[in-house]
Amino acid sequence: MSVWLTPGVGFKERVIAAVSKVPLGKVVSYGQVAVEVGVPRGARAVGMVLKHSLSQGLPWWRVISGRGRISIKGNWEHEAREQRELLRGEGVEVGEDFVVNIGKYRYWY
DNA sequence: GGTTTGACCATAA
DNA sequence: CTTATGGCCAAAC
Repeated sequence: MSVWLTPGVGFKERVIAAVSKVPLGKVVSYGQVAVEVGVPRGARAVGMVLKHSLSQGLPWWRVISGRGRISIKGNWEHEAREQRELLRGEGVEVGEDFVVNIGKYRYWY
């Protein structure tokens, strides 16, 4: 259900709007958000928007990788732990290895 | 305004 | 199962 046309225009806002739609206790993948905003292969760009929009009241922690995993590489190990705790706080089961049963918690637009 | 970067993804080995 | 590689897109430098 996307009215999103005009690729490249307002991409950030479309991403923010899409992520804001994810209900509590549910998760989506970066790729899903990319499709939802009309850029099927822009998963990476989606992640960039989220990082830049941390303090925007956006439920960024409900966005994980397509395989239900929280990427833990480089410097964001701390962020990953925080994300795990936030999800658990919403009732989403997250393993110690940062793996989520995305098939069970995925939100479909 | 060209180059680098990055909360990704699919595929191959 | 894991790691490696290439592609992808928009934002940041």
